[in-house]
Amino acid sequence: MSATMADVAREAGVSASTVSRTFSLPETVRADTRERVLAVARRLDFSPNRTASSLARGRTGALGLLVPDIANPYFGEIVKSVQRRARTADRALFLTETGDAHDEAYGLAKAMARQTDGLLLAGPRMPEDMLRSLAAAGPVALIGLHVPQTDCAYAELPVGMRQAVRHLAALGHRRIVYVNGTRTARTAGFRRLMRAACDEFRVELVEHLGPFDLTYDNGRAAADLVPTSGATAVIAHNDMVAHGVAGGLARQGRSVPGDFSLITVDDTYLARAIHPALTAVHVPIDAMGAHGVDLLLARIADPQGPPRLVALPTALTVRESTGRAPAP
Amino acid sequence: MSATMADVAREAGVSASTVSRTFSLPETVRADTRERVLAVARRLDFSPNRTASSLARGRTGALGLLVPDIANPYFGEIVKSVQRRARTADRALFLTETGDAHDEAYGLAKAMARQTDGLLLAGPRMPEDMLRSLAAAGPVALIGLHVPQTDCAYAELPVGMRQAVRHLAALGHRRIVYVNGTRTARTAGFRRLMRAACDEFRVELVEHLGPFDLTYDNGRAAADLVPTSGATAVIAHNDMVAHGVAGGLARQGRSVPGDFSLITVDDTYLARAIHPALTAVHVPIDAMGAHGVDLLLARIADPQGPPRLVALPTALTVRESTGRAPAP
DNA sequence: CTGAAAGCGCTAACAT
DNA sequence: ATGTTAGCGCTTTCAG
Repeated sequence: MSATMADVAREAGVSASTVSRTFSLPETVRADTRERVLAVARRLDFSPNRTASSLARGRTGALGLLVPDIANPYFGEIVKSVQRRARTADRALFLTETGDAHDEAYGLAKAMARQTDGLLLAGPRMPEDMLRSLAAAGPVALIGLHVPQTDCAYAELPVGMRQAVRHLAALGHRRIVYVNGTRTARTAGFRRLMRAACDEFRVELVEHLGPFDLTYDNGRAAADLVPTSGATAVIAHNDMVAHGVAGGLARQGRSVPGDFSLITVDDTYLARAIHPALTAVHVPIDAMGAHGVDLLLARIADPQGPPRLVALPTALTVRESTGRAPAP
Repeated sequence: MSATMADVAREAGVSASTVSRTFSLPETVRADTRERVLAVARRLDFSPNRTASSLARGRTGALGLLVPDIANPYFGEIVKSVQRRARTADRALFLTETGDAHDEAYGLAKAMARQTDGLLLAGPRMPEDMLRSLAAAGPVALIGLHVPQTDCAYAELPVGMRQAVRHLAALGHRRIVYVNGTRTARTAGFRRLMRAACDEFRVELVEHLGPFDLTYDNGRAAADLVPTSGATAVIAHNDMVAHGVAGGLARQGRSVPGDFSLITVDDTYLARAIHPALTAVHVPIDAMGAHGVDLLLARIADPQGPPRLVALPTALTVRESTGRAPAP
């Protein structure tokens, strides 16, 4: 089929080792022989067989990325940034969608670990012990999730959330609803955080809306509960839900931000792509993906090193969906 | 490190060949020895090394998927369906984002071809001769694009588009705008098609809006040109653009469908996730992805077989964004 | 049904 | 700076 190093070696009058070296350690071969080899390689349309190389080296050069749901814009943007970073590091990327089932996700991760040098888990909906077990078995980095003793790149929400509540308080809102998610590790800390922020700014927090799956439809459903809650502002756990809340309120003939203010968390393109554009707690998804890759590469290079956490800052981005609270 | 077939063979008192067979050709080994081997394998936590297997077999078991833009919901849904189908076929999936540069995309495809058994190109923005050259070099299937003499799974737009125009005509619209895209192979045929449909239903077609890049922002920009066009309805080339058009019209204080009717093409979740929900020419993205994988697998199995086209039907889905034309 | 032997194409000491 | 020599772990004739 395709030419091998042996072919090139013969044609160029050198040994296979030299051919190998001109591709992997170019500096170690004299310039003129290198040129000769490359010329022959070009003529024969040769390029090294990655599989053979992987076998001999004992590593594949590929990374694996697992996400719960590819079509979700949040994960879509993560996949995008991971893919980019992986490429600049000259690593190929395996992608797998895990869905929500823990055991299945675990199995998929295990399987993928066998054909990659390391695993990136984005927002895994998996118990911590499974995550730890995976991390113990091979290089693993987490994206968008904070698990102690594990390499992870995540968004530090407190600052952004506090800004969000302060923003609403400053606009005169005294009672706000938080539409929360379910099954995400973020939820617990996130709720505690919201309480603290609301206490600080003397805002009442209505929290019974949820937990929901983080879907558009659930956001719409949540919107139906908002008017009777006595609240004048809503904070939604992510953009899909916020989108749904906005849609639901619009359907009821409510105006945003006239009747209700709305703040979203994540800030994918969706937050800008609706009318009114959503005020958002911006999560640096891009940076999370890139740092995740870097953490993983570092872990691969040094399996024994201490675990590293990269906490990325969040901040409020004010757009059109927040305004003064309506007069009581 | 991890156990090898030789280890298992020794422990089980058989040869490495037998271990190999119990994993790849289980029927060819007697039930009791198979059980014995599997028991040892389980005990040693052994599973076959994919890389070694790939090298020996001469194929990797992996497929490669190239998309221009992962974060675009259209491609996100394609990635999702391809990934699913690949998994049921027990194939791992490499993912690469190509961006818009032809040459780079070509290079990435070439590189990926070396580490996979075949390539899936989704909506490639690449000249036909490059595509053909890739297809000549190894198994390739196209998704969402019709290129003669090549395996491809694509949506047959005529039926859906004709229904869209007829729908608008029936609602009394006499002049419609088509916001078209650029750099997609779909564009040329699509425009011809629109003309034909409009002629058939005696509707005037205003086509000077574009070509645009298919982004939300360009949709918003396009919306600014709509009111002066004299048209009462808009058909947008994809959901992102339609989304932008809707946002732009809303910002101008125009009502949809009160002042303008709007139809989108593709029908990703975005089409349902805005208010009003968009009437759409539904493109069966899921089926396209699945068929793409099937075509590729067939091609891999039989490199010499005749090229196959899979044309999936489209149809109009009426939602809330279309209504009677306003009185003149 | 099972085993022995010869690779798959490349890499990495070790020698020269 | 280059060549020699063993593999990496699995698959696959070919014998038995």
